[in-house]
Amino acid sequence: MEHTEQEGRRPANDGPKAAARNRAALVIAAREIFAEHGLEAPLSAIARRAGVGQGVLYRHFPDRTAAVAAVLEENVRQVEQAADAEGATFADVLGVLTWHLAESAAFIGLLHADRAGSRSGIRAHALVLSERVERALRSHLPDGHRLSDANDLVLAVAMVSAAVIGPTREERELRALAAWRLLGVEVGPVRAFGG
Amino acid sequence: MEHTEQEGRRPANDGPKAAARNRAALVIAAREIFAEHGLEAPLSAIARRAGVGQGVLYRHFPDRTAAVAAVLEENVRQVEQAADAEGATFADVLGVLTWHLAESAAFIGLLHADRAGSRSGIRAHALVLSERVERALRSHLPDGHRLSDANDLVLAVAMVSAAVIGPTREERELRALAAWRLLGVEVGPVRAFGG
Amino acid sequence: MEHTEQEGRRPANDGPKAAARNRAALVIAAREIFAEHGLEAPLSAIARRAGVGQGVLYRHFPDRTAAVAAVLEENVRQVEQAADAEGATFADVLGVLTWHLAESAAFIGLLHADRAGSRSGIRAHALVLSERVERALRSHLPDGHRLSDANDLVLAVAMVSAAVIGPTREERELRALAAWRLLGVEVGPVRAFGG
Amino acid sequence: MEHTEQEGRRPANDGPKAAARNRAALVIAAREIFAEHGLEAPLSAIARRAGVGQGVLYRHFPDRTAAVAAVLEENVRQVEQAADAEGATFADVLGVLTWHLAESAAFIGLLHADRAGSRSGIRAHALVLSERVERALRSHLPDGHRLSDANDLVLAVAMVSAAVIGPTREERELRALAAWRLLGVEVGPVRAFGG
DNA sequence: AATGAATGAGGATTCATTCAT
DNA sequence: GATGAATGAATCCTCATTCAT
Repeated sequence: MEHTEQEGRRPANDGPKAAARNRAALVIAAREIFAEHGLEAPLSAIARRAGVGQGVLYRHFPDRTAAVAAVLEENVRQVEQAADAEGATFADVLGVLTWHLAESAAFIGLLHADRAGSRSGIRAHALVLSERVERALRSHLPDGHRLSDANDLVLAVAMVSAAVIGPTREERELRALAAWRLLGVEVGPVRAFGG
Repeated sequence: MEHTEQEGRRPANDGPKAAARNRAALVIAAREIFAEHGLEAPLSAIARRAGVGQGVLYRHFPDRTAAVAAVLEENVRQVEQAADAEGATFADVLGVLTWHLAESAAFIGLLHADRAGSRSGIRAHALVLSERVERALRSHLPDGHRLSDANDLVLAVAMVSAAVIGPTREERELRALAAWRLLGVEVGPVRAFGG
Repeated sequence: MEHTEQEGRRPANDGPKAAARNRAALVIAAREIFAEHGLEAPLSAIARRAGVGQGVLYRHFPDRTAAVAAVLEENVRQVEQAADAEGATFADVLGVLTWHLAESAAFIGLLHADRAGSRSGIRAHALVLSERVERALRSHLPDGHRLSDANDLVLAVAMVSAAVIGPTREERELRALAAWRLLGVEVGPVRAFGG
Repeated sequence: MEHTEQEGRRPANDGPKAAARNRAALVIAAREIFAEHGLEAPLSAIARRAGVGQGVLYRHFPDRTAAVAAVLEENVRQVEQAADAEGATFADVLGVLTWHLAESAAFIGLLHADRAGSRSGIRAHALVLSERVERALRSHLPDGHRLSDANDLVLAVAMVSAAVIGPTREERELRALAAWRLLGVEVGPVRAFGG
């Protein structure tokens, strides 16, 4: 079935040069859309927000899983950067982590998504990422906490993520701190990475 | 003699008395379907599982929100019943709560509901319900508990809910218990109220 | 994702009564569409021609295979009816068969469809059907032919099918007769079933 | 020294001489793709298999019809070459023809092309090609043959093509031979011209 | 009051085709 | 002349919702 010829003018095509730019725009758009509407949001909305055609979305991310994974990967990378930064404190790392958690509440749902085994690719990927987050945090963890084993720390991060809700940034931060305190981790004021 | 069989062929028309039975069947079916496939599961699946036509579903629950709310309401009611039971302890109530967390994706979703727009009806409802859960728990809170503050209690429930992930009910239950332990809480036997 | 409410009026819904009528209309439409545009024609075109919504098409035929199979089944049934009719001759049966072959050239393609194994459900089904055609024909086959074994007859039908092309009914009939003659089968004038 | 390697990384730009090589690679790729996946296969697959960009495909073949026609043309040319070869017999020519039938869905499709609209360009072309095939065969037709009449010969080729089904080339070849035998024709060794 | 078929909008995905580099 | 990314129309398919019976 050939496509019928279209009448409309064809919008600009910036050529292959746009590829990298498009991918970045897609990741940003995906983060926003997923955060705003959940992980089941229409993929077409991502393409639209990124200002690209549907095809580009599929070129870069063959399925929803790939798009989600790309956003997660980017988030984790930023946490790791925060941890690797000169003189980073636990609060610094936590700040970046908290920002991502607060900004992308949808990703919490990620961990509840695949009951039936579908999407388990995401699940597996999430495990790897959560270990990277754990590593980034542990190196800065203050003394006197109870999170002696790796599972506990990962679990704690998941638990804290649930606390990070609220209409304002301040409230979300306060809740994050309260949550850590409940877990026996005392942490100073949270600063956004680079902020 | 009332026939209780629900699996039978076509109930045809059992008269007005069927209405209540249908509603109950729908709530049960909804809980199962939501637990198995998440809150986005097709509504038609609920009607099918309940053994009724689509129309009946719509008669009782005009939209998805109503169905979700009915399941949550039922869950909360059971927590309250556990709290009101003769000689109930904090651990007992927590056990019922934990059972629901582990059993029902809908119940977990309650604590992570969408912010904006569509589901905000659910969100508002969830707040009310979460207060009822908090009240049920608080009435049994032992002294000298780390969760002595009501806010902390709600926070703790939210945090545990985030830990409740995993493909099987058993795994989810184990994680819930581990989460409570991290918070310094020992939970009683985990089971549905009256189960 | 709930659907947004539609403004337009909803066309008539004739209720369940329409089910049988719709199915028949779909089979007829499918035969026509497949004949005109090949087996890869858009399924939506079938629904449109049948005057039903897309959903109805999918209710009756969950995938393309099912729609194709239904048309084939119907075709074969008509051949069998012709064979079972009182006093039917080889030419009678052949007439019906030829009509179907001529009308649905697309079905010839059926036999070449599944190189890669996809659609092999259709292939398997087609084998069963071709045996039924073989049975219907064999019982009326005139003496003196060379098609002694079942494979040969099925093969012969496939071969004759390729001959049944041409702009007019007459030409298609003549070609069918010529094809049979090349295979050593002498057959009298072809009459349409019931014609 | 001409490099024949086609599998190499990126040919970059070998200058104008690449055009002819590309065209040849495209025809070969098209034959394979059409044979493997049918005439509806994505054109991009052809470009990929040929190791060229999509643009090159469009430079040489502005649309699908052109690509199909090129493959057919090449096939027919080989039949003609077989016919023109020194000492060629009817069986030899038929062998080459049969090879093409068994190898290429496109070649078979030639004889069953769509009636209306879209593909009618191909249909017309196919008629011309089928006359060329007929001419190539007729020049070698042995005496006393049942297929002494030219129309019968064309008809026979069409009939055999309909028999050429099956998932593997071997099976298709066997069926082709069986079909010729039913028509009273013994075919020589089946092979590509020069193969 | 219940049933379940029908409707049709919306979201996923694929490819033909163009065009910047 | 070649490359391959981008575009977006068209198709597939899935449900939410209505409504004749």
